[in-house]
Amino acid sequence: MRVGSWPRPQRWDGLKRCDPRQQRPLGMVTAMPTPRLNEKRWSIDLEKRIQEAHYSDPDAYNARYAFDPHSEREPFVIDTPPPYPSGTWHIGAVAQYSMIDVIARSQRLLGKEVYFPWGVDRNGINIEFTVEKNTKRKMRTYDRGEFLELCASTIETFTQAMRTTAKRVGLSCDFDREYLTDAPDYRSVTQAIFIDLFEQGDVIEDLRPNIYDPVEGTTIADAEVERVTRKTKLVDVRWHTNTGEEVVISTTRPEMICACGVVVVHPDDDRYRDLVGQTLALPMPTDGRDAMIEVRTHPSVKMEFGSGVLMVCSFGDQNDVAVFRELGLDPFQAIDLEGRMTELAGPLAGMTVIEARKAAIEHLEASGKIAAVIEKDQEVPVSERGKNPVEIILLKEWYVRQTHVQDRLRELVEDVEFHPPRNRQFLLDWMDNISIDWPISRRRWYHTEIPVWYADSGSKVIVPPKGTYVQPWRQDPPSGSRVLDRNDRTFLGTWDELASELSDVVGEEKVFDTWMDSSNSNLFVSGLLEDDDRFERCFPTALRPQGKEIVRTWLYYTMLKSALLLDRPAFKHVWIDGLGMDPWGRKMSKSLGNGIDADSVIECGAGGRTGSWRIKGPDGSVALKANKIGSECFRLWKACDAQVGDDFQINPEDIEQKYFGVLTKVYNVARFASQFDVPDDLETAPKNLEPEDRWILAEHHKVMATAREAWAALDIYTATQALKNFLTGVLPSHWLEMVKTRLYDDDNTAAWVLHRVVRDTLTAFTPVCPFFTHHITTTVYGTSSVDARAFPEHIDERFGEGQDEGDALRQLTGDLTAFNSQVWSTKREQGIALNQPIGGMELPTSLEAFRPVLTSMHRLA
RNA sequence: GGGCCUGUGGUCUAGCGGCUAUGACACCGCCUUUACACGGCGUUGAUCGUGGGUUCGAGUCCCACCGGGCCCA
Repeated sequence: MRVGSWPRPQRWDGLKRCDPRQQRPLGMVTAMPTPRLNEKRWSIDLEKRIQEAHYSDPDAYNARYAFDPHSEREPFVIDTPPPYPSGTWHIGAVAQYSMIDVIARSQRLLGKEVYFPWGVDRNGINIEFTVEKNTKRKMRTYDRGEFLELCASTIETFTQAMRTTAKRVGLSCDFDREYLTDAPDYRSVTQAIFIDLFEQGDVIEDLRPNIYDPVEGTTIADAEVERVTRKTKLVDVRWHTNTGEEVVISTTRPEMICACGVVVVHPDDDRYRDLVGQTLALPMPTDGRDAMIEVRTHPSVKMEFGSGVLMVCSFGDQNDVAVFRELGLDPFQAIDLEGRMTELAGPLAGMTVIEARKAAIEHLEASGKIAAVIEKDQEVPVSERGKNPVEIILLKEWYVRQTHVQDRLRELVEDVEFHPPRNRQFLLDWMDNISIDWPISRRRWYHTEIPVWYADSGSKVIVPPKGTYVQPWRQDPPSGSRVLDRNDRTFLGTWDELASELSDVVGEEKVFDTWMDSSNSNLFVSGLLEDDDRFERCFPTALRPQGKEIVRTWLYYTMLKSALLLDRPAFKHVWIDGLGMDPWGRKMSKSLGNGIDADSVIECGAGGRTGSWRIKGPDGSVALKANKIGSECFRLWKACDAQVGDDFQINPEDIEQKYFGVLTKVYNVARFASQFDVPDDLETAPKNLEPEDRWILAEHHKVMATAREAWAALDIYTATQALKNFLTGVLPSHWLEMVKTRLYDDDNTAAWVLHRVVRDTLTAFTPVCPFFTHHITTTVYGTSSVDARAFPEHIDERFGEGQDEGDALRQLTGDLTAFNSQVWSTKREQGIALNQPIGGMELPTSLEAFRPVLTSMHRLA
């Protein structure tokens, strides 16, 4: 037996001389040689063993996958989406992440120095909510420092679970360089960028109407508002002009009458032509304001809605904000930061908005001013995180200016390559709707602090030196801080010089919107503020992979930041994938009960445990079952089943049924190959190639060219399809059958072609199934395909596309496969076993060169 | 209500104005063949969501409608 001798050719030759099969007559059956791949089949347990070995040795792991900033290779930095640890990792996100890994591995295979960072997004209101829920105490009842520690320790446990899943799906991240967005190094970058933007005038402070969540006590941005349908009372209120004329105005917010600044009608509305210019008395008592207001016109009024007359309050909704701005009105403050009515509301003062609405209706009812009340479905704006109805309140907040750079940003977006190209539209559409600046300050705690102190009655601001993480709510400005004029940002002197002269120094208590952190991720991973030389080589960041649902936030804000700070596009490529859906194409959600746990799919088949899922479908609950999936099959499925950008349906039954067989097949091809000795020199092609060898090399050449191009173009689907089809189709079904006899007869040329083709194809396939190919290539060839840092060279350019010989050979593929099929089919019809002779088969003239091999293969008589 | 995507055999999918619409899985039939029955071979199976239009010619371009998705009001 030849086992165990490889790779030493001397011993191999010796054993070969003893091989009894050399003398066997044609057609005689001898014992099968032992394959070097000794596991009978690919299994999830085998996969796990390989994987554990892969991750258990940190030095070996880092040698393979860690980023070397000083490498001579072209850098390829991936701005991985830092996942937010919340306990469970959505299977769609895990699938998407595994595809980012495919891109990382394929770029390494093409010779790039890949930085595939592992970052975790840990700032934000979600973890605050989790802690509040776990301890049944609201944030503001805690000491601030104590609350932060609770958040930090809670999120760390979630983070651990996520790291485990990341490794189980085979991610080749640089785990040693893990970054956490709540760590001082990351937060100091956010703070430094804020200071830069402030000094260059792109961050400003202003008193503006802001969307405010009164329950959580914080401002939020446009992008964080969502809408829910709720029942609301639409109240028709009788108003009266100073001449005693009655006007009915419909409103869902009678409590806001006290903040009414104007009543408007549509300029084309003939019914109210006489009303315009008159004054109306507010139908509710107020305190501290003029009770009369004017009637004017505005085109935003819907004539057919209610009576066609609209009261405009500061601020009932976004339209009110726009009308106030356009008509130049002074706003009223009707709601305070606790969500209660101010003194302006007279008798309603101190009530919550909901209480005030009820009281207002009662009051109007009692004074006979209600004409009608209708129950109506209304879309109510609520905060995305807290699901609380939001209010619009005048507040002094920090903003990133964005309306002034939209034209430039549009130019920069042009320089970014989108995958798929159509998804660029999501970004452009969102940009079309940008009309106000981005409010970035939040009244929460577990976020990056705004790095500012105020002094001298708030007329000056103090900012820390760049690279220092500060918490102004509990510390003084550090040495090296600078003092600036709060209004015009002029430099007044250093903190160290001026500290003794400045009075009432107060630290800012507010924090940043978490998107202020997230939108720096590309700058952070590219080395901004850490290594200028590296940043120069790595920026614009090579790739931003992400889901399409966060284009308006993460992608937009990142593009904005890089534009404001550097006037450059943030990325070279943006890869925007679709979303993971349930087996019926619906979004997975807790309320629908149609979610599938990622770990249950990846672990399916491990230790003999099968998987079963009960999922609520449109027509009742459905049970799904699978025996074995694992990470390799899961990745193969995602790579093959849908093109980038398309939403993909996740059905574990389908994944196993369609793709586990592919692994089995490829494994068996490799296992078959592994019984034949690997020639010493796989680089130099033998001179005596047979026609069938030249043919498969031509087919192989084309597949490899397709794969290389597709990997370079970040086209996972095309690369994987090409490789999979070759490995499971023409190679085993036709070529292997043709050369089996030669292989058993120890034909070195056939063995050379077999091993070279299998090794190279598996190498090109490695990004999709890294552990599978790693196992095969290390066992059979002594080197791991995951370590390949150059795409396999073509065997002979004469087999290439556009070359006479290659094209001519590939032209024969149709005839060749058709002839084989015809023989197999005829034998089947005539009841002839495949290994028995058959007569009367007509060989097409194009295949004349293949007559000897086909005659022997089919035993043509 | 608006914008942008999307709709191809039972299921998933290719297709980018031109012979008879690609492939996979499932189904059905046949086959133990010195890798693989978790395999091989061979059949069935699609009025390309619906209805109009442009064109010599439409799955492909345009319009409307219907279903799904994302985003927004």
